[in-house]
Amino acid sequence: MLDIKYIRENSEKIKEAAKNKNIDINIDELLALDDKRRALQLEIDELRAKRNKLAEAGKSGKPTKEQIEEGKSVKIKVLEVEAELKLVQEKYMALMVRVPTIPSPDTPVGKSGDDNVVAGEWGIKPEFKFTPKDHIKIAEDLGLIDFERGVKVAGYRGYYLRGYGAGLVMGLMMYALQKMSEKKYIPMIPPTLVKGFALFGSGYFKGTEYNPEVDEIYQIATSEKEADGSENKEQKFLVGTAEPSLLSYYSGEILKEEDLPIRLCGFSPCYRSEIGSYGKDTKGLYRVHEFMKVEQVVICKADIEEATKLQEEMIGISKEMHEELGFNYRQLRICTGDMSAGKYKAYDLETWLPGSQRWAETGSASNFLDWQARRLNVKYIDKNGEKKYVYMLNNTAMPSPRPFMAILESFQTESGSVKIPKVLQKFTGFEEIKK
RNA sequence: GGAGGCGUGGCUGAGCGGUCGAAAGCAGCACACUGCUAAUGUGUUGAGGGGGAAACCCCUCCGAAGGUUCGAAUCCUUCCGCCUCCGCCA
Repeated sequence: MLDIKYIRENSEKIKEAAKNKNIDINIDELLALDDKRRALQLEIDELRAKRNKLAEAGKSGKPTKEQIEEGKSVKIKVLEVEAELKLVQEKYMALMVRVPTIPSPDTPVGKSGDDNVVAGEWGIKPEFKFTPKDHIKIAEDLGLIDFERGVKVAGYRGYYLRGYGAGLVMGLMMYALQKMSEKKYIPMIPPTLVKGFALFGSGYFKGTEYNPEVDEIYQIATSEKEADGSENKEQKFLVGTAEPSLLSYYSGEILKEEDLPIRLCGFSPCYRSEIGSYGKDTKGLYRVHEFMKVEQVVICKADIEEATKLQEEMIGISKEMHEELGFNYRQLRICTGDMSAGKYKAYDLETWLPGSQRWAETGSASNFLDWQARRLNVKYIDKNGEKKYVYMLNNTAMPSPRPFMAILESFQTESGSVKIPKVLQKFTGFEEIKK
């Protein structure tokens, strides 16, 4: 969410940003609703002032009959205008939450993921004297994943990791956590079953409320419906990444500038309904409903230069891990059309899967400026005693499935075994996966 | 799961339906004073929004959302959280 004053003053730039981000939003309508909203609010304030004046009459003895009558009529008028404001407010908010952050000047303009710009390729291109197998075949041959029984028990996209497969995934997680600690990111195991505000605040609801048709989030029902059909209990949701839990950690709080930047990382299971991805990547481990991930998050002061540096720091750590794992990977500059509304600047890392013959997204570093902080209400007091919204950034440190796939496909041998990257061996406890 | 209690400003903690944005204490800040690292005195100190060039004015907020009332921190309902006891499980 952006500051309405900022939107008023920069409406043309925001219109352009919305166009470039493929967001269909009528900014003029928003501004008109804003005018309406403020006018109604002013009217209510004046009526309330009148009501308060009348109520004060009661302080010195009983109010007169006339005063009570006038109070009643003011009350009715207030209710009317409040009802009108509520309607305007709802329309206003529905638009407000969709107003995009203006992308950084160096973000490539493009329509879709196809227009992302490759910003470099690194690592070792795997070469084989045999035809490399894809991860599904390797996992099957070595007994690392059981998809059939996964589907039997968990349904579509279900899977079991077994034996070395389980060990390798946990090794990846431990490796990433230790790397994060070394880089001074505080490791956390955050809640994954959270209240709606955490997901709304970090931008995982596309509107003002959860919508199962478009939001890739699982909702958990915590109560039965009441006899009258009402639903009082708070609904909870399963997070798709530790990011919302980590960012919400400080929600509603005012931090001190000297404590910033705050570097956090979280290990968590991740749940994704993959609404809208039907029929996409249906085979294998590429797109699944649940996996594990280590995610990193930075909360810093409202300074674009510093935030940019921190984003580079985070993507740098990811690249370091890709190097250490021996992956052939590349970095993408995400274009406007492939960026969600709140993002200012984003990079992806993609790792080459030689068996599947495709690039797999194995990392994504995003800078949201204060777009999430406004929704989550996280501020700080700067050196002049002024309160400002913090900037928030996040980056994938290590997801479980895709690097796992990359290891199987990149380090397979002719005999059918898989060599474990050196840096992982102390976490897995084994150096090679053999039959 | 059952019974009861509680939720007030940075913290502790009063609060009778109107004199309560809220006593008092602590902490913080400012000034004054004192030769001893602090005491004392006085004043001051919450958040969000709107209007105004400004001085300043107005509105909202006492866990959250509704309701009753001319008027709610105070009464009612629901929810959330914390505490105590019983039960259940480990």
